[in-house]
Amino acid sequence: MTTIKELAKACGVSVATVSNILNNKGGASEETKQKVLKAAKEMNYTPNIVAKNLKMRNTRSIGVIAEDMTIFSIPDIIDGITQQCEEADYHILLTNLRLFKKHEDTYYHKQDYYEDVHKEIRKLQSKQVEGIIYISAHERVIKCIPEDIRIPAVMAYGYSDTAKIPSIVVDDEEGAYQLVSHLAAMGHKQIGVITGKKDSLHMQARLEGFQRALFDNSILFNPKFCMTGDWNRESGYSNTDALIDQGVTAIFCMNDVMAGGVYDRLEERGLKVGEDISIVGFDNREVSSYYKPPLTTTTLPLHDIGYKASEVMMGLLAHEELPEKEGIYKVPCEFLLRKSVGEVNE
Amino acid sequence: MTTIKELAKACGVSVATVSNILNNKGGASEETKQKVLKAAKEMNYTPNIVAKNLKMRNTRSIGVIAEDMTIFSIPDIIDGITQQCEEADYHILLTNLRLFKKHEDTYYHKQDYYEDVHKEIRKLQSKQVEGIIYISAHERVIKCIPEDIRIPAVMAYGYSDTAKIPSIVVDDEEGAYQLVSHLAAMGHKQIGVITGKKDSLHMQARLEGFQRALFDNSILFNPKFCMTGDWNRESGYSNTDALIDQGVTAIFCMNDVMAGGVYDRLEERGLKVGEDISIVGFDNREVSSYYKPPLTTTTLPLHDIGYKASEVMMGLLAHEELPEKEGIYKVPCEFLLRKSVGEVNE
DNA sequence: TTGTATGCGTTATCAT
DNA sequence: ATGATAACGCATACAA
Repeated sequence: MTTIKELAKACGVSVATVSNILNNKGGASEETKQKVLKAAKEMNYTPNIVAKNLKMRNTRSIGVIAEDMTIFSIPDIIDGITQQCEEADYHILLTNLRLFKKHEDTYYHKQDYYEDVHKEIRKLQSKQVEGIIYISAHERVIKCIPEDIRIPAVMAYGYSDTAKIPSIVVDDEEGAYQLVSHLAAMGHKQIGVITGKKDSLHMQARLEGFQRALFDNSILFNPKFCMTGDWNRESGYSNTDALIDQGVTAIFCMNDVMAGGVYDRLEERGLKVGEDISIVGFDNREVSSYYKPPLTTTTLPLHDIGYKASEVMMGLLAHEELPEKEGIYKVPCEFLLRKSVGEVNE
Repeated sequence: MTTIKELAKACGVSVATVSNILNNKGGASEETKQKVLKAAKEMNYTPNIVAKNLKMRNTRSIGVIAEDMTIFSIPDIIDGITQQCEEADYHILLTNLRLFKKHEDTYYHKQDYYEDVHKEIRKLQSKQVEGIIYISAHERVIKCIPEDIRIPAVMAYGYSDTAKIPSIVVDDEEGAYQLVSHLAAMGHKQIGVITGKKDSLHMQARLEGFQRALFDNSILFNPKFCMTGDWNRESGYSNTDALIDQGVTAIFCMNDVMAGGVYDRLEERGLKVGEDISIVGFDNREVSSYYKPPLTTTTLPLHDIGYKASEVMMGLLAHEELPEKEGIYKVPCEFLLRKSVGEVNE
């Protein structure tokens, strides 16, 4: 590997001059400038960023800790981060905890892995990253980032539970509000809901949005129309009958997957989605556009969450005053009108 | 940030002694050892890996260049890489080219982006990565890695077209062979196929596997049973009639998505999958298990490709003699028996 | 306009 | 068992 010292010797100038020329500091004569630049090209000089980092005491890199790359929410968030980082000329050091592969579907109730996270954060700090973004696979409160961390940290798709570590989350409440408002606008008054798991923050916020939409449309909230699901297709299927038999004309499924289960049961009962019964989902999973008819749903703004997380990180690095005092940034969903909602027949 | 020098001063010893103790070099007395370790803990000492890297002239890091994080094949491959890297104690510097977002679905026919790739490779080399893994989104020949690169490079899910840069690819031929052999074993002799795009290497290898399975089962290859699709659901749908009307009893769809289109058309024609017509797919996309009946298919070994790519990289870094002289590593698919194939009625 | 010298935090050599 | 010192490649204050 060519170094500036070798370049200097080859050109018969000092390292300082080479360094100045390479960094466009000016002060060098056009003649030596050309000579050095030419030699740099010929000798295929590549700057050693590691040495530069040591000298400059910064790395322009941030550590990204992902709970599990293979969970569908993560890649889009990373994509958003990388886009913003490219714009800001920052690089990413990726840590994939592989939590799902290691602990199955149960890790997020426990805290066994907090110790692992601390270890990874220490490693990243050793590598002199300037900040850390933690990407959760399922939105929830996560306190795996030590409060006394000496560099900025941001929680993407989860709640840090402290304003010192900003949290970037989905605006589930507003997303649900839009979906259910649409049902109301189409004349539905008997609206059932199949929720996600009770302990989920997504579920709680979506339920609040559901209730606010009912209230704003002067529709009574009937607890009997509120079935508890578990996010899986089967729980959509198994909760359909109770709702239909109570006479609902529309069902708000808190995710697209459960909506698939509802479609299945409705088909068995000879009921047509979008005509006899209206359905809306949540998440805009790829499959939902293949449902027959395609499902009206709302996008999870995963990319935007990543982008925002990175933006907030850049603000932290610049010691900017952040706009959200509470440290919670809600990123809006995008409503997707498709074919699964019909006008209600009076 | 605490440094070795500060530790040394606090303990009244030299930096050399501190360094030796911190790295378990031995030679220090138990007394000073304890003193230093205690101080390190108290002062929250974190080693500066950047300085260490500069001194040691290595970084134990590799650069990973992904064509686009949001394409389904990429995250699993990265997952495999991170798993192997964790075992080998290497870290990952991630570069997301975002090719799909930037150029839509056409980039892989052009070479416009080769210049970008070269730039990213230079950046990564500046950061002193010890090797580079390039992850393609669709298997094809890609010559975006300069041949004169000074560090090891590996092509994951694509062909580098040179033995110097090992290529890790899916064993499409064998995967297709197993699928079609299964159809033959169930008594099918009139087997149609809906291919992917003609210029795709996946398509060509799968076709070879298809033909070998026919040959081994003494079934004539009828070119009229070979319909050209384009990987999209619609092309499965639109090619179904021609096949059915010619009397095939089974269809090999070269991906699960097109198989979905075949299901659609079959349902319209009142034909039952797994009874009237047997279908097999390819890729094991998540949706395929929700098809009714669930689709018999084969997994794309994406995770294994990443893992293998990283393993090969470690071999390169250790200057090992690699097993595959041609530099092409074929990773096996895993056959998935579900419900879409029935025995043929004579 | 150019060169000298110093230091970033670490490891390693060679004394003591 | 411990310490003084050089070196890794670079940027920079200051001198020339």
